[in-house]
Amino acid sequence: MGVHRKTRNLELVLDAFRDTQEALSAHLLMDRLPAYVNRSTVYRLLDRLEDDGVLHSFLASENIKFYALCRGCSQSGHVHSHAHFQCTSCSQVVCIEQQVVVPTLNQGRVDEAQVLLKGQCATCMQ
Amino acid sequence: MGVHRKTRNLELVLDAFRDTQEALSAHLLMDRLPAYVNRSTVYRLLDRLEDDGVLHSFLASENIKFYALCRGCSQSGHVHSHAHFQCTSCSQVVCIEQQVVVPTLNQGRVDEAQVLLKGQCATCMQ
DNA sequence: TTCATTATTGCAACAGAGTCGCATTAGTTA
DNA sequence: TAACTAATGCGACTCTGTTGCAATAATGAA
Repeated sequence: MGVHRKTRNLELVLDAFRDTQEALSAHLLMDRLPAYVNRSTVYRLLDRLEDDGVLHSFLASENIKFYALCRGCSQSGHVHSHAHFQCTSCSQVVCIEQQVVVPTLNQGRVDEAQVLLKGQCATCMQ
Repeated sequence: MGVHRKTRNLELVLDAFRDTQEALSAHLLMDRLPAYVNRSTVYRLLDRLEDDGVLHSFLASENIKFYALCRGCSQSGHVHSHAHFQCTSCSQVVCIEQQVVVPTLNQGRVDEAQVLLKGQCATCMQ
């Protein structure tokens, strides 16, 4: 997983992801980190953790990039065709374990499918 | 479709979409419009045309919002669970007519599925 | 433990997408 | 033709994310 010094910021970021089932944007993540953690550092850590296969990313509403821990992905064979669900009421984003059937095309080659389901989560439906 | 005065800018935007099979971002659209069309105006027209059900939008790579003409959508019953394909080489985005099977969840309600397929288009594969 | 190496960080400035308030312009209807 | 007001242009702004550079600190070797 590349060169990684065990820094306090790295631990804080990893802990934040381990502490939740949610996917987090850089902004949401920073809300959960101490204020002294620099914005650039957060973005750099997210980038690096994604490169290293620790996190995966995807786009949700409002053009915001979300990150979540990779669970059940090896570094060589990522399984990222799983869907993500975003609640249109509370904006919370979660990973859906269920795999998505990637459509094939007549032309071209499909390498990856990003599926974002939008609707209302159980909590907001009450 | 709301109040729409038939302005030159509106016609230019609609023509740009009619002239292509591609989906266009605001930026790509502006490249195809005369330079005198204001950036704010483009964004406002895209918003309005989406509200009116003339265009639909979705997110592609790099957090960029793309727009395409709605084909076969009524204003009341949009069918926007179709997929979009983006070529990772040339970045071109096209709509895939084929419908996507929207997964159901154990909890919550799914209203919409945004599916972005990424890979290489036929042209770039050669 | 100390030192040298260099990955990591903080800062500040920047870039790009998109929004907004407001005064001006120009379709539309009477 | 005139009045109404939607649409526009402008500029300033917000927000997400990036980058260059100097300072800091984790790590491995001595």
